[in-house]
Amino acid sequence: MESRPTRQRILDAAHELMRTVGLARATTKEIARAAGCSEAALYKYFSSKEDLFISVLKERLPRLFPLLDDAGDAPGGGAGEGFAGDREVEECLTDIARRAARFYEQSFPIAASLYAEMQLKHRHDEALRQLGAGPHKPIEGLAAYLRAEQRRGRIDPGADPFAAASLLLGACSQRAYAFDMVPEGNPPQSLDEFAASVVRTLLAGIAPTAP
Amino acid sequence: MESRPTRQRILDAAHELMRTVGLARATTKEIARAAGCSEAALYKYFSSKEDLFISVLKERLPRLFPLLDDAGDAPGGGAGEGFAGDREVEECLTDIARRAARFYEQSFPIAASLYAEMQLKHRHDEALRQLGAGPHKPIEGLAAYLRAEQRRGRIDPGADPFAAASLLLGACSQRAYAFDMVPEGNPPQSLDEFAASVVRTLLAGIAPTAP
DNA sequence: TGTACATCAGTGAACGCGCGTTCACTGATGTAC
DNA sequence: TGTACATCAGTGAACGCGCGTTCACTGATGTAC
Repeated sequence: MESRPTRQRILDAAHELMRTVGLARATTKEIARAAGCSEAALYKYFSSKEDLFISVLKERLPRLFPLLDDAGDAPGGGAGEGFAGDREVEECLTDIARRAARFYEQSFPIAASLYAEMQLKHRHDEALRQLGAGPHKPIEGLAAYLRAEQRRGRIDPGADPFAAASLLLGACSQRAYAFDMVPEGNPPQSLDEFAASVVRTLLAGIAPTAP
Repeated sequence: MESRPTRQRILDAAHELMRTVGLARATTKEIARAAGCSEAALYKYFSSKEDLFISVLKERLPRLFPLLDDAGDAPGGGAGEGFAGDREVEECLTDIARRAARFYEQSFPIAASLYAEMQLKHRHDEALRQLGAGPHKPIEGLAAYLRAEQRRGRIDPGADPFAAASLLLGACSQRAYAFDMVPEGNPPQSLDEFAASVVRTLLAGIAPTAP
């Protein structure tokens, strides 16, 4: 019945426990029990509990940055080439906002819990740095996309792409934690409504139109 | 030389250790050492380690919501009365952004680490709920302020105040963690530059002005 | 003023529990001849 | 086909360490008479 390889079951179990009870209470005993194996088996696949956690972060947490590539940012240096240029900017940004919100929803609780183990966080930060990844990358990637759209005349030439990217992705990440303590723990809007409204607001601005 | 009351020194020490080594590694032994007292003394002032942590959260973490009151939102029901109406909206929002960014800088690392101890987080969430506080409150408070400005004609009547508040405070909170893994761990802009640029961008929008 | 007692902040040393980790082992599967 | 051996995934039971917590205690300060 349990046909999934043991290593995968261990990673799944650890991931699940990190989300539900938290990093600090995810013990080797509980992980082994949830994975349906002995504690000793953990050490056949991972050199230590810290190594197991690092592997969960590497192999189970989603990446956001490549998703932005799909949406318009060219990989490797010259940003702005080869994107799906026929789509409206608003549509494209809404898509990015939806994906970003989903990404933060999934990764935020576990990424946040690293603040409880700064040593582990630093090890993870180092790993991300060597991958060229990190929480600032999506902001920079989105800013690059916006600059490309500026060149095409579809974004105001006077706009600040970095500030705009900070606003949009900031809103998406904050959504992941700002509403999980209200009863039922859900945001007041659906993800689609949220994405559409923040993008519309970012595009139009909120200053009065005619003075 | 150490004239501060023991209880305060314990809270300071716990707070400091939670920030530097993380919640999970802030042991009673280390806290006592940093506070300059015995471990047993901790239990004269706090019934358990968890009680100590809850007290740090209650008595050492800053609150953001009241700061928004200063900036224009009226306390107690009818939002929008009695604010410093002579200040420009942009100036006012920039002030809010600065304060919010500072607030998240200080509180984010510790608040985030609660995700590693979900039991502790739930206890803290419950306490916040009874205080009428919580991470969604600043968003709602800022939205109320923006609605008040809409009534005064200083914000576009078609704007979505909740979306705008999500964008601005989202950007401020994301700044607190998105840049702490780059070498030196500092954001690319000063806090003042950051606040000014996001507010300017939010007010003006990024869509092209003349088609 | 001296004496006997009460109060109180804080301590040193120990306790037991739960944790991550290791060790010698087992039983199933594959392979050589 | 049978036999002897190698490999390999996984285990049960134990280990020692560090943790949060408690206990009987101390020494200083205050108070009654």
